[in-house]
Amino acid sequence: MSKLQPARGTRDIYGEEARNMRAVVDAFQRVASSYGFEELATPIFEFTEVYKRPLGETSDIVSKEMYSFESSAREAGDKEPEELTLRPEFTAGICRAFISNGMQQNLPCRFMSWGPAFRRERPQKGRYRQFHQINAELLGQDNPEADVDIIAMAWRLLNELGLGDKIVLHLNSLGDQESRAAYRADLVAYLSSHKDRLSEDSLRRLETNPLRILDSKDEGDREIVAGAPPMSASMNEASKQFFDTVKAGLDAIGIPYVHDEKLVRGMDYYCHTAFEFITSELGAQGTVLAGGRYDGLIEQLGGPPTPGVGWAGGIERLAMLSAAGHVPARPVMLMPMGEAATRKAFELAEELRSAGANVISDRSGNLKKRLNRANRAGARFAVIVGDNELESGLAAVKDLDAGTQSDVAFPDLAETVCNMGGDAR
RNA sequence: GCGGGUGUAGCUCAGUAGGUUAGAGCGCCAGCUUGUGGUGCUGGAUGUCGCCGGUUCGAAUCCGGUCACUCGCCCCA
Repeated sequence: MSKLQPARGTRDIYGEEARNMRAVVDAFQRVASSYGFEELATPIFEFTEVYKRPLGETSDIVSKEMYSFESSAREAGDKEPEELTLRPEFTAGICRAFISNGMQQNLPCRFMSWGPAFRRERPQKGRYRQFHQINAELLGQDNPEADVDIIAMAWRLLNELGLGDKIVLHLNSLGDQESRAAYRADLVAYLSSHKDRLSEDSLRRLETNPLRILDSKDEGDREIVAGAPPMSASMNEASKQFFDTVKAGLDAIGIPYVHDEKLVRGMDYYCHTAFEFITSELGAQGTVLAGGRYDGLIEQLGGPPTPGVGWAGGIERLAMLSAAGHVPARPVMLMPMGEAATRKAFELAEELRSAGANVISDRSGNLKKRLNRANRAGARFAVIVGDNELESGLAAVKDLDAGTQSDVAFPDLAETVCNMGGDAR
């Protein structure tokens, strides 16, 4: 085994996995377009501040998972080195782009993005240090109907990927800032009174992210949590109404969900609606797509107060579940024998491609080898052009499935092959 | 970051109580077939047994460390 390995938590993506991931992105672009979303591609790294502020200094992501570095000032010709970070998620960068480009002139904005993100976590199946996400954000809509839209879009995508019966939508409301703060205080008060029985992890979370304790896996924690005040109890009227409207909208479309009072979001900037599409087929990495509302984020980044809802989906996880990749159309293998034929073959190959066929030119080895390679490449036809064919003006077209062979005049080649199913699977 | 499992050929995996040249299937290469493939037959190549160190006359095998993957926790998509 070679000593050359990719860095921990990274890997090379090719073959079936690459096709499956491509299928996820393709479906996403199609579905998101049908909801009026347009592409926004932000840089893969940003000033560290862009992530540090919204995610919160104490969050796990900022405190230990970000790939941050200082640019070399001298080499780049900058006066000062820059503090930069590989994006650990999409939302913050998109909000930054929204502010940078003065997009508040043009609300609402619907953005779709996709690509790699980086977090220095311990790798597991479906959890990598360089992973890939699809991401959708709807900015400038503070109404609950927008939440319904964005969840409906996710639901449509998941169904298009054939995952409708493999995933369950978990839904919750964190309430507005006031409700969320009130609940947090209630919860901390309750949990603090049981401090002696909380797990070590949860004692830490009590300081950093108390809401997280609600979905602790620890048995002892669960017993305590079972007696905790429910989130809905500290919710004000407006927040309740907001959530009711979201649920009514989902009901109207017929999207099934479970109200999961223990569902919270890791990032500080979430409010109101929080949701996760969860599968039981990926072990601890069961969350396949998740998101929620983040009304305070853009303002926090220094932009005009602008509400937002969005979600991110894990491309690897979705690809593992759906395995919907399509294999490309079977190619035509073009086999020129000899120098003169090789020159002629350039022309023929381009004609075939213009007619819509996938063409691979195989110029080396004897015919036997080439036919062998054609089989392995999954080719439907072999087109053999040698001195005999040049002289007669007829190419030898071999149907590799049927084992039959016929002669076709050069000018008719493209049409004939396509009619015979040259691009059929 | 914490705990468990795994690591032998390109792939999937055997490997007897530590003992000579480490195996199988698939795949790969060649020949049977000098311009005709898939099937068949015949032959062939391939590994620093993840890496480093230790014990031993002798280590794929035992011990320690390390790296990677994997399962759970943490975290999250």
